[in-house]
Amino acid sequence: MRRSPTSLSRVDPERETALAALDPLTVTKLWDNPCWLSFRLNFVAFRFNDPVYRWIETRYGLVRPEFVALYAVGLKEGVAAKNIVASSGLPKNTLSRAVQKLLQRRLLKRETDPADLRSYVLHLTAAGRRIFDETMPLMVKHQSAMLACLSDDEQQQLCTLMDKLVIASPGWPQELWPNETEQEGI
Amino acid sequence: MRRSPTSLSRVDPERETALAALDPLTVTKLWDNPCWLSFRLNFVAFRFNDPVYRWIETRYGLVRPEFVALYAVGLKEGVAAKNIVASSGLPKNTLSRAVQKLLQRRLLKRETDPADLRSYVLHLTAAGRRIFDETMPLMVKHQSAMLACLSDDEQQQLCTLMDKLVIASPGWPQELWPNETEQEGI
DNA sequence: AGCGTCAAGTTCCATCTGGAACTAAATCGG
DNA sequence: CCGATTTAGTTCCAGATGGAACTTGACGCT
Repeated sequence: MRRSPTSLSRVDPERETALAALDPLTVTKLWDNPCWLSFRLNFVAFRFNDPVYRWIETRYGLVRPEFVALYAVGLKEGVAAKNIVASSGLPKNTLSRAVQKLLQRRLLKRETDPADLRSYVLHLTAAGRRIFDETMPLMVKHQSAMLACLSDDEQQQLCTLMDKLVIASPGWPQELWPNETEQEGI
Repeated sequence: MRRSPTSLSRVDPERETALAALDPLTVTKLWDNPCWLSFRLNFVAFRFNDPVYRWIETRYGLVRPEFVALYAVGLKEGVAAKNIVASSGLPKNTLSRAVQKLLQRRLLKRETDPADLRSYVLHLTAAGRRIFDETMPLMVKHQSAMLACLSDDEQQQLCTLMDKLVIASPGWPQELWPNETEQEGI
């Protein structure tokens, strides 16, 4: 089995602690897995997402797609459901329901987009904004806690590397199998 | 709104292409979002996961938790369901069902663990191993395609940084809110 | 040993999810 | 302009999901 570029052979007290705290299979997935990248990304992302979604659920009774929608509108007022769909990967009917729920709960308001009568422009209500404003600092704090193991320089490096990946992402294959009808330029 | 450490102000042809290919809300989430880390992690991870799970589903009729289980056993023969639960974050009943399905389809076999009669030791059958062996190279190839935008040196950097995060992860808070104080409902 | 607690895996069932079909509006092509 | 196609959002419903309770075995404590 191929290993990831950082093997676990180095002896290091902090490593030992981490290895003891993690399930043996998790250790394998992290350090003895040819697909180390995706697992590490998913692992770290999960450690961020999971507390956030549990907080949102218990504190406000919002489920995941509802918070995705609320957060999206909080970041960028005036977006439409289609934007949230495109940026989240959630199916559009799930987002449709989430928006309905948020409208019912008066956390979101919407009006038809004069430029496209099929579409709606979404805005936070004061109550919705309050949730956003209350949650954001907690999320930022959590992010900082996660990044605290890296120096400022390393944090900058990580940001730059993730940036490069994201910039390159439109060129990545959409499918795993070499389909004959693979699309060329956009 | 605070921005991520890499802003999008730089003019760069490749950046322009990427920004044109991405939904405006996605651009906001990536570059004008205090929680840039989690969104970028999720974004890149999704671009890896999505093609993999669609391939697995259409090629073998395995749904996500089923493939998670198959992949886990493929990486480390002899694991138990509890390990897959701990390493995946999926609920244990979902994993239980996934294992049942894989047993029915003779992709997995299991025997009671002599050291703990409540537990089962899982192994791939030849058919299960065949799926694993067929899929792994495609996943590695996909990973390589995604990493191709980084130099060898940068890939090593990314690996090291993700490694540090993972090692530090046992020390991260499990909850977003630090205390038991019940706060007022919305 | 006996009892209470915990852990691995299963089952139950209310809820959530997401593919597909649908409505209405926009856009395209002549 | 008019039909054909695409797109934003909704609805339908079969099937997936996950919290909670349950079964059985392990473990700790006296």
